[in-house]
Amino acid sequence: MEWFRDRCTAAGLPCTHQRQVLYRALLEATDHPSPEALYERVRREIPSISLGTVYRNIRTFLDRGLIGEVSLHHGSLRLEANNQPHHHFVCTECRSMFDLPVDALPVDALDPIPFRRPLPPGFRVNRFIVEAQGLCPACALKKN
Amino acid sequence: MEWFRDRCTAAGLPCTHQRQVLYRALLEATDHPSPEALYERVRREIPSISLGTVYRNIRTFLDRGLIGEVSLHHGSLRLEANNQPHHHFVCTECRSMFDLPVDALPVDALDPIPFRRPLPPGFRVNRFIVEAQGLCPACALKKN
DNA sequence: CCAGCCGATAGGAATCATTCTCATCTGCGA
DNA sequence: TCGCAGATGAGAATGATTCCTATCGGCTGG
Repeated sequence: MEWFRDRCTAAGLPCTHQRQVLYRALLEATDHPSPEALYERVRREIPSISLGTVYRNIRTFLDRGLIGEVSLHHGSLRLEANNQPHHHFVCTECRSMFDLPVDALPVDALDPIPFRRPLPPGFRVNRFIVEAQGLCPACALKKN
Repeated sequence: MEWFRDRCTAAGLPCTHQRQVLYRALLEATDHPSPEALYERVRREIPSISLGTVYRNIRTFLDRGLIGEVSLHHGSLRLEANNQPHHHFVCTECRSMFDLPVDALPVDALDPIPFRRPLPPGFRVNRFIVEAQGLCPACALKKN
């Protein structure tokens, strides 16, 4: 947590009480919480905190790389009619998606990747998703 | 498309004009459109179609497996402070997420999977995401 | 240690995505 | 062709997220 204070000053960010509590809550969470869930937890410590502050700081933390976003495509449903097994390339900048030919990667989405160590009991795995993340040609150009 | 008419009757679904145009638009799309984007395209053919109908039928198609949803976690941002490389298990039922130990799979998120055939030029790949999808213990129990 | 500035906060309004409601209409089996 | 179950269109309602603004509070200079 001292490290957090340092990261804030290094980034020129005031290290407010709200930010400290929010970051600590994220460190302690193991369940990949949503902003709303985080808000509920932080409220136990700072009852007057506003949901807007939670969202604002989540964005700040994400922008500085202090925390990570688990999925790139929340925000809007994305669809496809292609039900052949294949993989996807996702642009982290503009969030556009492209199909990868099924044999581009040495991993078959339908032939499960063998686990090197067993999962905890009770889990049932149906399939594996492999996603290449990076920049699409248009966004790669913009960033030189 | 005849096949679509058959799938509808087989499923006891009236094969309406709206459904046919919507499904054709999805077949022709290569960019994983959002419902809104689909609405814009279908409107060129049926100007009076309502956005509600687009959403309603997307859900119907998804439920019958006629089309696929590209990501499981749209709808709400999900966060984590853990910036060590690791993989995720996602429950397709309740959408809860669990970390997989980094060495559970024989794929390293930071050591890119080698491509078996080159990507089209211009793409820049930064990392690979591997996600195991299935049922968490609680949901597996509910389904016997 | 204190004052003042600039960015942060609380609260609520606004926006965007999605679902719901309901009155009307239509595909399709009898 | 008739009739009904289910679909549609229009718009209200809900949920997630962002924006706005007046006030507040870290932090640097004195």
